[in-house]
Amino acid sequence: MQTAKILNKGEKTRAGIVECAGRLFYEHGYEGTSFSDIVEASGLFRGNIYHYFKTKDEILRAVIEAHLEVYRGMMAKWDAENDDAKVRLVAFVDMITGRKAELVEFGCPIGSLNTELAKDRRDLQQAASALFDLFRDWLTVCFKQLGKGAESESLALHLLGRAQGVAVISHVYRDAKLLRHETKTLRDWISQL
Amino acid sequence: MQTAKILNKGEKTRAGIVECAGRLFYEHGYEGTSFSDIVEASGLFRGNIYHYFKTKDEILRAVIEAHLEVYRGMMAKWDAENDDAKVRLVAFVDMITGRKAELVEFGCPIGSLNTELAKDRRDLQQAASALFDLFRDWLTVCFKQLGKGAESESLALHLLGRAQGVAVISHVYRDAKLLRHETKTLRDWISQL
DNA sequence: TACATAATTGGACAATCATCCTATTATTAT
DNA sequence: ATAATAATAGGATGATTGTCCAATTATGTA
Repeated sequence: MQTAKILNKGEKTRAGIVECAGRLFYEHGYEGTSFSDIVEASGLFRGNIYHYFKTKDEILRAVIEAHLEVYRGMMAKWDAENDDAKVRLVAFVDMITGRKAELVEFGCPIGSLNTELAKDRRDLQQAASALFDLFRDWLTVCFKQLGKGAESESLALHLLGRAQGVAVISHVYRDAKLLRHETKTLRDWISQL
Repeated sequence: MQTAKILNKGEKTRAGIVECAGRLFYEHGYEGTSFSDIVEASGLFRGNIYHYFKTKDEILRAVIEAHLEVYRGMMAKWDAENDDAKVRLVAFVDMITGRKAELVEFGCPIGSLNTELAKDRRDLQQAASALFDLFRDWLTVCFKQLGKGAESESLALHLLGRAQGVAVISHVYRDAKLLRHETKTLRDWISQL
């Protein structure tokens, strides 16, 4: 339940920058987004943005933080709505299906970001990998509840990998049908655990 | 069997540029590699490189062509060495295990390239997706020989996706053990087809 | 050997990049 | 209302980007 925080002017501007930059980073990549792109898209002035963030890197870190917050909210919701771990795992897969259109067009926001940063910006990738950690840990808890014990983390990483594979292939071929078919395979795998 | 082509001076220089750029593109990404980087690494002069390639994009296209040639050679070898389609599928997985070190450090050369280009350079990504096509078609033939009929292409894309997932996760966590474990899962999946 | 073409040299180019700077204007707390 | 601080405005800066070009040297063929 998103508690609508009261933001003063500055906080609103800051949040606007993060949202705007987040969308650009997702759609064009981090290096593919110039500072001028953020200036244009936000409708603000360069100096104003630099008042909130010392560097472009710092904007990305804020974007990652914001994403973490969003996903934490989703997991809390899934946990609150379902006791059964299998149903929760399916909720995870349903998230993929639910965001099918953007996944096909822009790829997985977590995977593509990490893949880009891993090449040349390992410092930033370390921050971005926290997004993977979040899902890995949550999935691990699910598998633990299914009695998978010591191999729970392995299974979590397996499922995470499968999801990444689905995203990469569907994105490369820009094929929503492929994504739907592969997520069905994933649901079958969960049901027969 | 690599027929050692006789190359004149110019052809050697050209091949050197392609090899050099290919390594840089793989290790640092396409946009992450500047023209000056290629100049430095190749030991040539800017103008000399531009004598062989009109643009940096053209270098990438040549790199993709070279990779296609390498993979075509691998597949021909696999086909020549094994009649059994299952064994050939395992050979595909063994390639992943065999290149484990670089996959963990730099990711999948095909997947990471496509993922990067898909963001902002769709024209180049179209060329790069030919690398995926090559594997998809070869895998499809394998599944056909296993009697999978109409779902052969689906299975090929499934295996390709699984491989991509393994590569992404192992790369993000820079974990060779993870890659080994996941490729074992893949081999199990093949054996019970 | 002579000539045409290929290869190499090395600098110049405008455009774009992230970042920084000093003013000016709003907001907020006293 | 006033002083202190936050937010906004908008240009300047130096470094790096991909590309281009004219001059020079090497190569291969007739």
